[in-house]
Amino acid sequence: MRQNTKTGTDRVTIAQVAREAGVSKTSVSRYLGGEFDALSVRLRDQIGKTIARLGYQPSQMARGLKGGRTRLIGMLVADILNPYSVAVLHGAEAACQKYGYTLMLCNTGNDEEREKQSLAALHSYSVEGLLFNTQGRNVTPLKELGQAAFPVVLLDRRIEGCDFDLVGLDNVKAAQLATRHLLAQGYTDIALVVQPLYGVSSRQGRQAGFLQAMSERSDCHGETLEVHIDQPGHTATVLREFFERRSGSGGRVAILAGNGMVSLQIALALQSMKLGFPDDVGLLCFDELSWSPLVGSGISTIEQPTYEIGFTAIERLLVRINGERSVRMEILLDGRLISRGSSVSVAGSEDMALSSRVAQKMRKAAATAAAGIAA
Amino acid sequence: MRQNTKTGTDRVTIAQVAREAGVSKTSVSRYLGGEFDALSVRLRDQIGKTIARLGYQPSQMARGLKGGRTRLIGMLVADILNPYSVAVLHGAEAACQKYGYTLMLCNTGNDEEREKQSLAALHSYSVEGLLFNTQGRNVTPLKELGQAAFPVVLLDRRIEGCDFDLVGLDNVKAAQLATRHLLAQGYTDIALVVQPLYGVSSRQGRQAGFLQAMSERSDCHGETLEVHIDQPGHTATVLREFFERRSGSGGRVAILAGNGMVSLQIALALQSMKLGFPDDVGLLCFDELSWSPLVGSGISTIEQPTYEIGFTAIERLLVRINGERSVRMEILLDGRLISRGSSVSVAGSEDMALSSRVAQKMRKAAATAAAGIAA
DNA sequence: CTGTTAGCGCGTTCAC
DNA sequence: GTGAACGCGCTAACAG
Repeated sequence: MRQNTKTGTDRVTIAQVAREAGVSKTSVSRYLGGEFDALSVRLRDQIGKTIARLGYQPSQMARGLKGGRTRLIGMLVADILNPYSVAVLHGAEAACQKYGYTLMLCNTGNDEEREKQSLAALHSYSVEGLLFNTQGRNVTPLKELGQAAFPVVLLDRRIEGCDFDLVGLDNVKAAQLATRHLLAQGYTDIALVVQPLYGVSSRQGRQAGFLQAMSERSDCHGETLEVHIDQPGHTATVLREFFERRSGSGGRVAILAGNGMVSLQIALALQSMKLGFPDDVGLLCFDELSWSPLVGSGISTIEQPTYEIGFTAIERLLVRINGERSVRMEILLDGRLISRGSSVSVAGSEDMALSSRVAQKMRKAAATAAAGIAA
Repeated sequence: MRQNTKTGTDRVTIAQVAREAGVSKTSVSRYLGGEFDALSVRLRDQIGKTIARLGYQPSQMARGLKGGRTRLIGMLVADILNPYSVAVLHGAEAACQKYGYTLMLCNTGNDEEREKQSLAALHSYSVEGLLFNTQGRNVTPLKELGQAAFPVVLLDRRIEGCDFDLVGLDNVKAAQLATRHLLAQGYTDIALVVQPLYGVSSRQGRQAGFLQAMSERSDCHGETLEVHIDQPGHTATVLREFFERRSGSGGRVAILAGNGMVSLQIALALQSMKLGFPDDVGLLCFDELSWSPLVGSGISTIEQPTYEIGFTAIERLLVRINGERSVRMEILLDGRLISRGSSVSVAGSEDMALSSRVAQKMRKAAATAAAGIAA
């Protein structure tokens, strides 16, 4: 009994099938390739039976060695803990399964070095194409791929200097939709809270849409706030400063969260400041999350068609893999506004201008907290 | 210029390196294998330089073809949308990266057919081992793997009739911890809410721990509630019935959610019934989620060491891959109680027995909703 | 229609 | 130390 060195698993080979069926390897290979018109009915039948009996499965590795068709797709994810990434992954995996491809997954954790290593690893397995969602900095190895016309589809973020296809959200439009919703609800002082803009096109796109929508209303104030979500308390500090700054405006304050990760930090920060929405501050977040309906009276969101983004990205990648050489293409999908309690305007229940009331309440919460620490 | 058929990518081969360096393939191969003592210093240097210059990377496919060491690990996930799965995946991916393996990911979506197909796909790539987290029903193909002594590590759920290693939570102990916490907080009528128990060992383990802890207190009442979370409104219905049933007990009602998916449904159901925690009902959930601190006064949870579970599972798998043949092993990690507002006993602020107040409030909410629909 | 032959890129003897 | 030669499982080009 032949055995695989380590595992003890018998791997049935094409040669065994051929021998048992009394035919040549070529015929079996043809059978597998679906070239039935080049096989007599008798042979076809014989081969089919033998394959079934032996439980033979062709080795994709050997297959790929020759033709280069490994039916493997590599996916590089910036942060597997980001719900957006997972949701896109879900769609991508489904598409792979549909088209008979398998996904090799690498999480880079926003680390350049690991990104490089992962790229190398995927390359060493001869993946036919790459789905890429990662930090857009220092991407020399990627550019080489671009010059080699290697099939790559970018997710969510453009990369400067690379003409890869892209699938993602129409960020400008979505941000406009979001901003106009807040304005329509009577909010006048709006902060777009995002992670660092530098190098990340999707964030920049959202800012562009935000600024554009704000510019249509000269009576309102909008500003962009950058937060570092891995730095505990930073979001709260930034928000606090914003509220203080706007405390004299006499307007209604609202926050537009740039993505799901930021939403969480904002929700936590507001909670720690004892600020509620929409009573104290309006809130609208990019990315629909499972818990969006749960917090307070529900958080309004801009939902991204994440599953579709992943699915479409794979389909686009397959088109490239199959040799299409047309110019760079961007597929931008629309976001959908889900309106919940956090962004409805509170019908003037209070006379005091909201902005000042918020600042006051916030200071009180801070004082309480300080007292608590002192005690 | 040699080109890969489709992509135009030049794949540097070991032969090219040998030619350019003016040595034989064997020498290059030895260099890669680290057999430096069998190489003259001059050759070694020459080869190293050539490899760097050409950017050569050995093909794992060709490598695996011969020795069977593909450095590939397959992971089958029951539901990629389940945060637990993703968290475990995170740890597993990290371990793979650490040990120079790459993960092939398949999502089965709790579907038997897709599970079989995925298994076949992974097999066709000669993965060296399998990480398995999926429904425990109809697993004939898996059992075959077991008989072939193919390296497999189970995540979270045991599978009857298979003696694979398992890494997961110590469910019995964790459920005891959870239940005792609720009892200690003064809750007397506790419902463990889980997805269907049949065939899923982890759920059964949690129930066992729950029942055991409840049995220590004859004055308290515990029951297990099965819910179908993909069936909208089912959770709410089941909870409603439970509350009605206990309305006469005069005790304090609490819910123990069996996992993160159930937690979400419960939170939504309670919200729809206008019931708050801990005022109306105590709540403790398996699985720490990003939003656990956010809802109401915070949801108490039993946190699983998910990252560690994934990481450990890969390590255990590698041990198996490297030939260890010892008997089946279970690695059970401990859960951690994170106590928040949802499970603290409300110091007798109300005289009316909680259980009846809950039922009353719930009926009122239902009536309001009905009126709303009628209008 | 069918079998023979020659690689794909690499690891591994086995002689030199 | 070093290199030629073979085989892994499969596909493709070339005969018959």
